[in-house]
Amino acid sequence: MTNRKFALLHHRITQWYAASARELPWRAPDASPWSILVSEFMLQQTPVVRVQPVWEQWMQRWPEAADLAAEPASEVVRAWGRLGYPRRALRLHATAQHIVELHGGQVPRTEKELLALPGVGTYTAAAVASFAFGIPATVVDTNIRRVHARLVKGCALPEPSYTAKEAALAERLMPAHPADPEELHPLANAWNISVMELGALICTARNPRCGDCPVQDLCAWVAAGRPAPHYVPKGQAWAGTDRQVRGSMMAVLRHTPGPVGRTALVGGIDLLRPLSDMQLELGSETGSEAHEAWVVLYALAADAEQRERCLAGLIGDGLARETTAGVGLPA
DNA sequence: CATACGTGGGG
DNA sequence: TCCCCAAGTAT
Repeated sequence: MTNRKFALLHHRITQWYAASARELPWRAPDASPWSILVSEFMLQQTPVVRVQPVWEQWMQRWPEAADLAAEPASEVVRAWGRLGYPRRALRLHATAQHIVELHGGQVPRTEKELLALPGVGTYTAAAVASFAFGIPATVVDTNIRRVHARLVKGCALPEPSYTAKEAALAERLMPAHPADPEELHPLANAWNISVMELGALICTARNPRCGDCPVQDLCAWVAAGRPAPHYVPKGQAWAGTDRQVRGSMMAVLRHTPGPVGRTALVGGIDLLRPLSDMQLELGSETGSEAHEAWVVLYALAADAEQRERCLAGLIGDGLARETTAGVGLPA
């Protein structure tokens, strides 16, 4: 690709963003670096529509890193609710404490410092440097990888795993870097967020809206007749997996004020006992989230060994702890 | 490098 | 209904 074409891509896609981007609270001009970091944690593998309401409540309750750092982990896990991957809540909590202890409560600016935070990987470090501080880091997420694969390579999907070649391409596509990496570079930032948004709204994994794409005429994939993927993405198993069991256990713990009897959690309660008795004992109303959590857990009770393993895993991950009174959320 | 790790809306 | 998969990270 020529420099001229690069410039055209930069212009078209950032212009499209200016006209078509979603208005999201963490994109507001006055959004704090901390609030942006929180949004990035929540958005790791969780869709925007589910993150937004939780983020709103979260930022109202804990506006600064120090506010979250002072909170017990149990409260953080409860507030995380059903965003999924609750270990992220623990990592965000740990990151808040790290920021308070090592950075005086302020989110660090450099990718290196950001990378040292628990739960911050290459994507999040670059995203925060770029979106929160205007530093021209090269941001690469799943949306950006897909746009690059189609626009430049002419493939329906990026490689199954992130390759060095993709990283090199992402670097090459960035608007020219200034000599000083600390120097702000508005076009580089705009490029990062614009390509990401294009992938989220137009160049989607399924049913891409090429008719609305600002660079359809420059797209290698479209030029090639939109060929099918050259591999089949492996699906994510769910029914009967440890993840499902862990998820249902966490749901029970989140909706229980105090510790839960270990025997009940792992499957000691007689499965044949009528559900109504169980409700009485657990004090949960039919239709409540707590009730639903138990019902799901009981539906999975056939394999007590698996549940034992999952509980051990949750404890090992710090998501649960066992006391003499039973199993509960971390202190 | 492949795998484990939650959850629920949309096609 | 069933299956796909979404702003990834850690091991």
